[in-house]
Amino acid sequence: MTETTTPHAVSEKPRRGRPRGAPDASQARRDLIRAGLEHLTEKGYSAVGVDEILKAAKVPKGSFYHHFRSKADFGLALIAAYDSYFAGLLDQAFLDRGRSPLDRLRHFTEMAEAGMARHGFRRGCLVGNLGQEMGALPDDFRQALIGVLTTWQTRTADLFRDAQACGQLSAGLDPDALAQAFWIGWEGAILRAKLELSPAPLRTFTGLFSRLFDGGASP
Amino acid sequence: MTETTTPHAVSEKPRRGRPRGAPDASQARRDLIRAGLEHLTEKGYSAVGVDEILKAAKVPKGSFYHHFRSKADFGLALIAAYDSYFAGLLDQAFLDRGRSPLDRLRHFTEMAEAGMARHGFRRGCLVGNLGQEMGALPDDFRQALIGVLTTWQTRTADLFRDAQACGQLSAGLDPDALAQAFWIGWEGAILRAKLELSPAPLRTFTGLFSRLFDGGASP
DNA sequence: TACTTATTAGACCGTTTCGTCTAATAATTC
DNA sequence: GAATTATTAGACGAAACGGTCTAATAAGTA
Repeated sequence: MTETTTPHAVSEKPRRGRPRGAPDASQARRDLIRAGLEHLTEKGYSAVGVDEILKAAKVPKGSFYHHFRSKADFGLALIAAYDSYFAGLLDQAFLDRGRSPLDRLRHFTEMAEAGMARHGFRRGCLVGNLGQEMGALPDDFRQALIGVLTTWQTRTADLFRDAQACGQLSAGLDPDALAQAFWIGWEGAILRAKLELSPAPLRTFTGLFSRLFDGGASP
Repeated sequence: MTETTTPHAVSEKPRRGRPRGAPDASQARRDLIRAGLEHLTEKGYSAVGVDEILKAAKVPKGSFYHHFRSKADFGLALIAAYDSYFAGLLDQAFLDRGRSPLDRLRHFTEMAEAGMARHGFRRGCLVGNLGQEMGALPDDFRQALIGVLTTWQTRTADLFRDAQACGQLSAGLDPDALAQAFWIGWEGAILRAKLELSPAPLRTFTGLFSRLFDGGASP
């Protein structure tokens, strides 16, 4: 209580000693996240050990447990990082004013396929991977993963609404249901592409999904 | 070479000592497979230890490594067991002569949903689970998993062909592509149902998938 | 400079991992 | 019964697991 009177406890001003850097300014932390994403998108959470990530990131264990409370905490950080990385991807595709709404979606799937091809179709979607492992994961993961998927779906539903406004998509289809179905199927396609090490499943799915637009029913 | 002249080496007749029982007659082996399926459909391969399965099956370690060469060998046996279990399910739904082809498919998805509901949507599809973990699995798993999926797809494509013969499905749709898309999406739906602990994703997917039939385009 | 805190560094710990090993028991044939 | 092989039983081992610990170093403030 002999402090410099900071009653609201919101921000202690007179800090002493070395100031802590912004979380994302730490090179070690960034290296860990990057290595973590690479490994987890390929092999999942349970199959990847902390030491394996340390070695890949060339960061000692002390740093890891300085920046993250536990492996689980690290996993949640990876989800957050993946989420914001993906937000950029979606921006790039969905905000492209030079394309029609449905063409933007197709552009997204093409970018995603190119991304998978870049790694020989060995890396999948972090969200899909962790979702499948959910039975072995700490409970906080569930809401985190659902939240990310919900974000993606919301943006996609908006895109479908734009398509309807353009007259590009039948007004009889429910944009929200369509968006949910898209992400359900798309995650399935990624899983399958990873299994077969081939882009074929991605194409099969998008090919058939787009028939919903063309032949669209009325009610 | 002083044997009882068995030149073709196909079946050594004069065996001595205790005869080895049929592989599937062993109670221990069956218990291991059952416990293994329960655990792996819920948590995956990497997250489940051999000891955990031994404890659940109440079988000692000696028996495990008598019946299976390794954990990986056990995993392949699980895939085979799951495959034949699933063959029965498909027979039940797809050979039902009291229903129209497309109604048989709907019946299958309903049975599958009921099956998931029975375990609180905590258990998924073994093939989907292992497919996602493929990056961390021995190489033999890949062909085994692809093979199982191919079997399912072939049967489903046949069902779609029946539907076309009945005039229930537009002849403009490719049964093989449709079958592949179905299993891609269905696996995605199971993954999502497991994540959300809810049947909703299964319904969303089947609901939208069946619109391909109704509104179906020509070529 | 002296002090204080952030961050790095990796040795170390207890537990769990998959798999091996020896011994006991069971089910046959001779 | 004797011999032979299948199967059960679980103690044990080496390596990997997530996580803790102490010490060293870096980066600031007073």
